[in-house]
Amino acid sequence: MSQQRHGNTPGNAGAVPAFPDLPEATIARLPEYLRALHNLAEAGSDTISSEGLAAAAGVNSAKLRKDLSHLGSYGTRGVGYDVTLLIDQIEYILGLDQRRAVALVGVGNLGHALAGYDGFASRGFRIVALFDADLEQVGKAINGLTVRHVGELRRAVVEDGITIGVISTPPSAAQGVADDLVAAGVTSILNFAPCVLSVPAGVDVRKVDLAIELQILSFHEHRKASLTALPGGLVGEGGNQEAVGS
Amino acid sequence: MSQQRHGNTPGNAGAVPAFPDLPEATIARLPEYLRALHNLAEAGSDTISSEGLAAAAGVNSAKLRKDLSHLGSYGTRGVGYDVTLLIDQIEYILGLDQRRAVALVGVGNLGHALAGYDGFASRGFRIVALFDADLEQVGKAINGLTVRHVGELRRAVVEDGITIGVISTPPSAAQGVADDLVAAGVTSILNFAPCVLSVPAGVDVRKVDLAIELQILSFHEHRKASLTALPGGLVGEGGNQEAVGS
DNA sequence: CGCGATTTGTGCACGCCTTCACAAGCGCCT
DNA sequence: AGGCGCTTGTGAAGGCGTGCACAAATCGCG
Ligand SMILES: NC(=O)c1ccc[n+]([C@@H]2O[C@H](COP(=O)([O-])OP(=O)(O)OC[C@H]3O[C@@H](n4cnc5c(N)ncnc54)[C@H](O)[C@@H]3O)[C@@H](O)[C@H]2O)c1
Ligand SMILES: NC(=O)c1ccc[n+]([C@@H]2O[C@H](COP(=O)([O-])OP(=O)(O)OC[C@H]3O[C@@H](n4cnc5c(N)ncnc54)[C@H](O)[C@@H]3O)[C@@H](O)[C@H]2O)c1
Repeated sequence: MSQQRHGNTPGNAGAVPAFPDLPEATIARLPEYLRALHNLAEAGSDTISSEGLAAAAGVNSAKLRKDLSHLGSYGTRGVGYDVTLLIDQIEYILGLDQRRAVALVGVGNLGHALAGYDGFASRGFRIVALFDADLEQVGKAINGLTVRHVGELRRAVVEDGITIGVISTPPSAAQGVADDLVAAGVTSILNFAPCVLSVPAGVDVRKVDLAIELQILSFHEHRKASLTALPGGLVGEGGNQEAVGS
Repeated sequence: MSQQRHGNTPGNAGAVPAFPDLPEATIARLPEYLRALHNLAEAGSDTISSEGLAAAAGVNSAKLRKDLSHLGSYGTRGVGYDVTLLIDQIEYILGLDQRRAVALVGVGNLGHALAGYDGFASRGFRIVALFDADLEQVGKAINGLTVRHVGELRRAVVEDGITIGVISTPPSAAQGVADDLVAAGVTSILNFAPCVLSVPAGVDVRKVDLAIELQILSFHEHRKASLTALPGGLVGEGGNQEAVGS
């Protein structure tokens, strides 16, 4: 790397350092590294080699080193990476030190599960508001939060500094909700409804479609079945272990 | 393509036709095309152009044509693709005409939502068995299915011809459940627990980690925030609309 | 202080994926 | 029947991502 920028810990607030533009594939893996690092820290490890961390995150070690090298030089040759330092670095890059406020729209079957999930809090997020269009749901309390009517969305987004919206409404309502979220100022959306959302430039959308995941698995089942029917029998060509993202 | 294999509709059972080995990226998009096609069929369209289908699926039209060309020549120049024919083709390739049996392990917060979701049925899957280790949950009925004890997993997998397993247990239990599923004969696993699973070759694993999705969005929020702080203001560089998978 | 063991950071080559651009093919209209 | 407009299917180019292999750097030890 060209510039040596060592003692630059995240605690060093103030001027934003030249923001590195990481490859999208790298970004998608950083959260995985982060999770593995937290496990290691909890297990008492102070340092970890790229080989060890790669194994814990389920990736190739060369890939991991290249990914980490993009954020700067935070490893020590002959030793490995300082676990806590790396955690801080990755959390800083991902913007998790800000504990982003999230709004969830559509408190049905799935939304209920998401709202009641405490795993988000430990990974940098606070679900601060729940919304639904069904007056039957409005007023109910889930995990300490009261479900509000979608009409209040705009005000809540501004007041609570919400930047991320999660959509777990039926697909027919998703585009409308997305429009409302964007109009209110949300610039990132996680969509669980199986449909394509159209949003203005500058707004990021990620989609999670569970049926698609199953369908991809189904394809591989189909492929495997047609292979075993052919000569050669079951060869076993390496279990895929792919993240869902990227 | 070299061989002209036209009237070969999926209904044509029997000998398995030379199985095309599609690029992984294409496979991940086929489900999206399929969903869009079903919407079009419901809306009464008989044919659809690559441009139209691409818009409905949220992808580039050239990419869509190349993807579809991998399954054979099912379009008509000057006209477009026959919607029903294409649906049948994609469903056949994905192996959805078999309505695969799925087992769900871990009927907690999230598992409950998944078990109660009727959207899987319409997309080629049947959740045929629910399992939990908690005796408190065992015996309860969800959506017509009774929760069974994980000890019965092996027998159920064999009896019901289950090939896909969904894990929605806490991460600490996930590897054990995966081992049980594999031992029982399951060859595809969809994992919701935030952890890396180790499985033998020949078994496919896909992971869905919602916190990772949020963290990726958080990164982009962080990036956008640091950009607006710089000269140039908010430029708006195209909303990302990326599938989660692949 | 020097040496060997260890591990990072990266140059490089390869393959996959995306996108453009266009020829070939098809149907419709005259 | 012929021409015209539309759409598919694909060749080619460029970009991105991956993984090998190794030089550079650091630590521990004698
Ligand atoms: N439940 C699952 O396991 C599951 C799995 C995969 C995908 N999904 C998808 O997630 C979404 C939610 O699924 P679900 O099972 O929770 O459905 P659901 O019907 O149980 O819940 C939908 C909720 O959204 C609310 N809603 C409807 N229109 C709204 C609007 N305009 N504004 C705000 N709220 C509105 C409804 O009142 C309801 O409470 C669906 O798109 C579904 O396809 C769910
Ligand atoms: N709830 C969410 O919205 C959400 C979101 C993201 C990720 N997740 C992940 O999904 C998984 C499930 O989350 P949850 O909120 O439903 O948790 P939960 O604790 O509500 O449910 C877990 C269930 O698994 C069962 N279980 C535990 N060990 C088992 C075993 N060995 N065999 C079979 N069943 C066993 C438990 O009895 C319980 O019913 C977790 O790994 C969680 O991190 C959940």
